[in-house]
Amino acid sequence: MNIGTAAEKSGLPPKTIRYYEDIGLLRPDRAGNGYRDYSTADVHRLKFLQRSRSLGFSVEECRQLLSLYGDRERESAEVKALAETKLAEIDRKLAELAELRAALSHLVEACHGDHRPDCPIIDGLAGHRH
Amino acid sequence: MNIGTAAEKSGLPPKTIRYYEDIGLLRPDRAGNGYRDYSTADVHRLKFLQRSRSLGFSVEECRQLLSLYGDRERESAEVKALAETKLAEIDRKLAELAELRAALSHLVEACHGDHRPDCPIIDGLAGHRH
DNA sequence: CTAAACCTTCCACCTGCTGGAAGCTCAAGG
DNA sequence: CCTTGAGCTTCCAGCAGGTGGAAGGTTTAG
Repeated sequence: MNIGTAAEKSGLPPKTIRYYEDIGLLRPDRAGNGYRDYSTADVHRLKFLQRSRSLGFSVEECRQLLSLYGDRERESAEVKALAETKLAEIDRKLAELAELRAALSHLVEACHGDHRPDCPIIDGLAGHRH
Repeated sequence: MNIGTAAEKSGLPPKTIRYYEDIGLLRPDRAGNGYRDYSTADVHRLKFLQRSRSLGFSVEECRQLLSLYGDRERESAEVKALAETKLAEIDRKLAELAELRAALSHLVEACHGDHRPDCPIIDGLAGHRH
């Protein structure tokens, strides 16, 4: 499929997809006319990249995560250790996101109407326990 | 307090803190000697920035989120709508992060040992329902 | 056959930091 | 009091991760 279709399916703009190819995150085929030709596996990689980037993982971290699949040569233990490290990071992010949500939700409930006095809910956003 | 202390407490490097000041995200006092002087409220803002940036919110989004507090002039309804929009984004991120976690966890459990054949677990990472 | 909508490469620009130089300030030890 | 080192200041350059636009080839629909 062409880059436009891959963009739609992955949620990434074509520009970004070409950029990811430049920095070696994927290597789509080329059609006879010179157009890039994306497989469904390519689209999976792209969609994965879209998600993990939007969740705050760096490109290098994404490269590592992708390598969990592509690289058959790697030691299994090494792969597993990497995956577990990333799992811990994900758990930390989940907890932080949940706190952020709670604080914001509290704001929505408590600070309705016109009375928004000095209630320093920013403390909550900054991650304090109440 | 000085920038170094604020850096420790917020988890952001001094460089980044100065940068955030440059782009108008905070406005710490200055001590007599010209040093920046951070209040605990400043540190809360910084810590909030650290968290929300690391979770994939853009600087402009963070600016909006911070404005939920600082701007007393704003219409309460507008504030609430903004907060609710951000809540929905957070919920989406939470769901995506949970899926990412499940997929990676599955990888750790299932693809141990030496047999990592063509199992396209990448489908899971790419966000497919199983 | 022409126009719109694709695609290609290349280059410049933007965001969000980050490192380093040059210089001032402050706290501790001799 | 003086030095020494850590910490602060500003400024400027560079890197990461895209993003916009020009110039031109291709494909599809009328």
